[in-house]
Order: sequence, then C-alpha cells, then structure tokens
Amino acid sequence: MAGVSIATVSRAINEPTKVAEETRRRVTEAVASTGYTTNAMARSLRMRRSNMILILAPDVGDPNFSNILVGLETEASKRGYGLLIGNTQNDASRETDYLRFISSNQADGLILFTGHLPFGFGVGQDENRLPPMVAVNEPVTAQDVPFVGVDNFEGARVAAEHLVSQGHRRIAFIGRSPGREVNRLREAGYRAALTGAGLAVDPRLIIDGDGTTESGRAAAELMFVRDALPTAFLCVNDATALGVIISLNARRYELPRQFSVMGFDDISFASFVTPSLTTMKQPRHKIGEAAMELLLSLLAGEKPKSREVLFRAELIVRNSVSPPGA
Amino acid sequence: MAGVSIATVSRAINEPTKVAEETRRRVTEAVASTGYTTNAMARSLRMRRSNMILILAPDVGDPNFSNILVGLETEASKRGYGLLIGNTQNDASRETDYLRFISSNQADGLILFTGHLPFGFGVGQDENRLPPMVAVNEPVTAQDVPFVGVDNFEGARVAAEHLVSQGHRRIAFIGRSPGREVNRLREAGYRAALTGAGLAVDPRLIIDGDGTTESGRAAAELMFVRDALPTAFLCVNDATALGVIISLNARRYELPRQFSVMGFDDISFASFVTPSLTTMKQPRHKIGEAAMELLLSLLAGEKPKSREVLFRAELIVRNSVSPPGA
DNA sequence: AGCATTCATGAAAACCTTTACATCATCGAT
DNA sequence: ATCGATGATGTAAAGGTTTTCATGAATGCT
Repeated sequence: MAGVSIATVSRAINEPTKVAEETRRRVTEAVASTGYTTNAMARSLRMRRSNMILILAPDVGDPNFSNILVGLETEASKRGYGLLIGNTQNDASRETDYLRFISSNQADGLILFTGHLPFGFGVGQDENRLPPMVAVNEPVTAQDVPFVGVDNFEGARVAAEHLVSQGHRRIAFIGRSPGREVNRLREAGYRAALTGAGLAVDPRLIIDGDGTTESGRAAAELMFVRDALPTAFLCVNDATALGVIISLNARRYELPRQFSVMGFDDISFASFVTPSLTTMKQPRHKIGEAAMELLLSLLAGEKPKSREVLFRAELIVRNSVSPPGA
Repeated sequence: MAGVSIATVSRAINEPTKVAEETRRRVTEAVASTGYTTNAMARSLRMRRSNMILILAPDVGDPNFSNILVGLETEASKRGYGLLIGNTQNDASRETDYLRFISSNQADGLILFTGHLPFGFGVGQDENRLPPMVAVNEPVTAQDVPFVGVDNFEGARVAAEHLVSQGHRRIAFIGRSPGREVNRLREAGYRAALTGAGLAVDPRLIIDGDGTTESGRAAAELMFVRDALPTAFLCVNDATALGVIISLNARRYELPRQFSVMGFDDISFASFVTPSLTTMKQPRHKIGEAAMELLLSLLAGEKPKSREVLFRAELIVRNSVSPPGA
C-alpha cells in the first residue's frame, strides 16, 4: 500500500470528504500506479446489493423492446447500474429460472416486459418478499406493479378520431389476443372515439389476431370473405397494420384512396412501407428512462407516487390515410 | 442447520457424490424447508468468477442483434451463465465504462458486436490480461479475437452468382463504410463472382453508403443522376436493399421486371416489402449459440481450434429478382 | 489382530470489501 | 492548564461461500 490502512483506502475512494487532502492524494496515486480496481463481488457481498437490474422480456426481437431498452440502459448506467437480460419466450420455466438472479442477490430489481408476474412469484408468496419491480410495455394487472408506458386508451382514441376527422364512418379494429391489457385499452379507446362521434360500433368490423404481421393479413382477408368492409383499418400495432397493407396491396387496391390504414407504435419500418404508415408514436426512450428512474427510486426505499406513469402517444401522419375515396 | 456442518452443506449442494446418502437427504430437506438459496456474490467472491458474460453492442436495435442474442442466451443459460448487456452506441467512453464489469470481476468474458476492441484495451495493454472474448457479427481485425459468423465472402459470391445466373450482366454493388471488414468481404465476393463469370467490374456501379435504408435510397438516386444504370442491385445488407426498392418504387419502375434487387441478412421485414426481398440468410441463432459455446470453452481454458467459425449463408429466393426485362 | 487405505465430515482460512467503534492528536474555550 | 469537541485514521468484525487439511471411523488386507 501507500503507507495507509485498508479502511482509509476504502474511504478515500468512496467518500473522499472524510479523508485528509494529503492522504487522499497518496491513495489515488497508489491506485493509479498499481492499477487497482475494487472487487465488485466483495462489495456486493458486504453491501447486500449488486447494482444490477434484471430485465425479463418475452421476446428481445420485439421492435418495441430495443428502444425501451436503450432508455433503460441510459438511465441505469448513469446511475452506475448494470443490466442483466433474460429472454423468456413466455416460457414459465425460463421465467422461474431467471428468478435465481433475484434470490441469489445478483440483481436488486426487476423490469417486466412480460405483462405478468414471473411464474414462481406465486400468489401465496410472501407479499413483501417480492423485489422492487416496474412493468413496461405491458401492464401487469395481477398485482400492484407500477407501470410506465404510453396511455393506450387515449392514444387509440386519438388515432380513431383522426380517421373520423378524415371522414371515415366504417372503421375496423384489428386487435390481438383479447386477454391482453394493452389490447383491451386500445380497443376501448377505439370504441370511445366512435361513440363520441355518434357512430355505431359494428362488431363485424372488430377482429382479434395475435399482433403479428401474418395475423394482420389474415384479418384483412377475413374481412373480404365476410364481405363487411370498412373504409379504414385501425390496427392494434404496426406489425398488424403492415399485414393489412400487404393484403390490400396484393389485392391491387390503391392505397390510401380505397382503404386507409393506421397502426400503433411507430416501429422503424413504419416509414418504409408503401404507403408509409400513419401511426401513433410511443416515446420509447423516455419510457425506458422513466421506468428505470422509478425502479431505482423504489430501490432507494421511496414509495411510488402513483401506480402508473403514462406518456402521450403522438400522432404521426404519413401516407396511409386519406379521406375515403379520395 | 440440520445437524451438519457448513462445509458439508456446500458439498451436498455442489458435489452430491462426495457426501453420504443419508446426510444429503437431510441437507436437501433442510434447504427445502428454509427456502435457502446460495448467495451468488459470496460464491463469486470465493471462486473468482461470476458466471456472467458481458455483451458489448453498438446498437441493440440492429435487426441482426436480437436474433444472435437469443442464440447467445440459449447457450449461456443452458450452462448457467447470465448475460450482461452494454449498449455502446459506438461511444468510446461508454465502451471504457463497461469494462469496469470486467475489471471488477462482474463478468468473466466478452462478446463483441462492435467490430473493434473496446476502447481502453489499448495496444500497450498487457496481452494476457485481456479477458476471453469472441467477436460476432463484425470481425475484429486488430487483435487475435476469434470470430463466429457467416462466411461473408462466399455468401456475397453466391448472391452475385445468382444474379448472373438470371442473366444479369450489369450488376451494381451498394456497400457501406469501406473501412468495415464485413463490407470488404462482401464486396470481394461480389467482385469474385463477376470476374469468375467473365464480367468486367464497372467502378461506376459500386457505391458506398453507410448501411442504412436512407443510404440505400441515396445510392439508387445517385445511379440515376450518373446515368450509369445496372439491371440489378446487390446490396450489402437488407436495410440498404429496402432503400433501393423504395427509391425504385417511387420512380414507378416495375419490380423486378425493370430492376432486380438483392439484400443480405434476411432480416424480418425482408419478406414484407413489395416486392419481397431475395436475400442471403444468416443463421443467427446458430451463430449466437456457437459464439457462446466458443467463449465458454475459452473460459474453461481451452485453446480455440481456429481463429474463426464460419457458417454458410443461405440463398432465400423471393420476388425481387428475375431475368432482366422479364 | 494389526496396519494401511478409503471415505465422510468438520475446522478454519481465504476471497475483498464496508463500517461501527476505538484511538489519538489537535485545537478552542473556560 | 484542563477539559471537551472535532477530525483523521486504524482495528476488527461481518458478509456467505469454497476448499485444503486434519480427524476419525470404517473397511480391507495380510
């Protein structure tokens, strides 16, 4: 060492004010010359926190995932936290498996993209043994998990109102698995807009899919089979909207003159489809940052101000919507 | 405890064979009833390894990233390793920052998506102090870092030969930053195919971009300005090809009759463009698994058999290529 | 029976910090 | 001059494992 005790070194590094100017200088000097770096394992062992956050995501390929992740990461690394990632594919056993990071103290908190408590955090589980968690992308309805995301109801309403304002009267809603909270909210927003404009909700114009491009295509085809056609399609997400557009293009319709299509999310390819997609943009980076900020404050022992932090989705007007027949 | 020493518990858990049947039973029983889980921090401290792998990626939104990541993750979690993710945005200071995970023993090895050694692993760096690393997606040419990926030269040659076999004689290559090894290899494959078919390489038909959709569009536009037109475009990646297609669509050309377009990578949206994109598919999941397998074997002290593990890219024929004028 | 070998277990060190507590010196105030 | 307060540093415990070495029992061999 540099003529000083081990405790003083620790202090010199972590709380420089508590140590004399001269000693501090000697310590930093010695540190620099030896290339010493503090062993995070020992620190974690002693402090009983790892400065790691576990991220549980069903699908790291989801276009929403990566952008939110960047936001999470920005905030986390600003605060000295690292991100551990767990790809679950919605497989219960993998979820359970990842919980070992929590129970073995390798992670202090949890970000959930999954929309549900990880399998293994049973209902019987001792309530206060649950680690700090924040849900993102998909709210977790079961328990009291704070949610950070976009106001899905409001966003869908704005979207539907945009179509109404363009003169559409027969607007379809292509949804996804009805059990999903996000789907429920977006459909509710759609209904609210229609009702608010004095339009009837035609159940034949509401189709459930699974949120994939393929399901969007299938839904559009189904519409033609049923022969109950809308003048505009409001889709639960951009992937679905892309499927609808593909189907309409294949049928040689001219878009948006014959049919208008809207999506939700504003994923990167939305602007590259033909016609480019009018959609609602999620501020994903901000969502990520806010979620991490909230989680870290929970970790610091603060109580959450509210059960959810909602951002407004922004209407992005491109070329897939026009007045009907125009 | 269950009437047994702390050392025996450790043994019962980690090397069950070394402990008597009866004792083992008592221990597992006690573990189950108390809900004991071993503290990974203490273990790491003692074992001097964390069972974590740090992943350094310039852009977690890159369509290649997520699929390779899934492969990495599959293999890692099979072997009990966790994945730490570091998003660097190609920012030197962020790269350096993430190295603290290595130097503080929070990660045992490194997967590089960046195509270069992290800033901070200077050249002067004590060679053997470098942690085990494997490069993926982009080879690292500077040092002796093993690479796992697709055979870019061969893949590009197959692609170009496909165009030649369709009767194309004037084939453009839209590349990206010439400094990139991947670009160099793919361009070399393109040249080899042309030369091999007895075709001259026309430098006016080779344009560098930056690998984005926007740059693909710009490159196509530039071709029209220069008025040295090909009958087919071979693009360094799918994003670029998408840009070319957008440009050609905007100019109201009929594809693939008037122009053929090929990409490389087979990203998810390749099949959703109109016309759907003929491209070379990277076996990304396999690449991820192989890379992680290699890294873990390095970690176990084995010497790598070879400096690179290459997979063949697979030709995926869709609708963006046809004989010229057909 | 006596000795060597094997096997199961326990004791204790080591891994590297952080931090409560103790010590000691210095200084100001009475 | 003494006492108390303040401030800087050192001592040692604690955190939870793994593993070497020692111990003791049981087994096998001559």
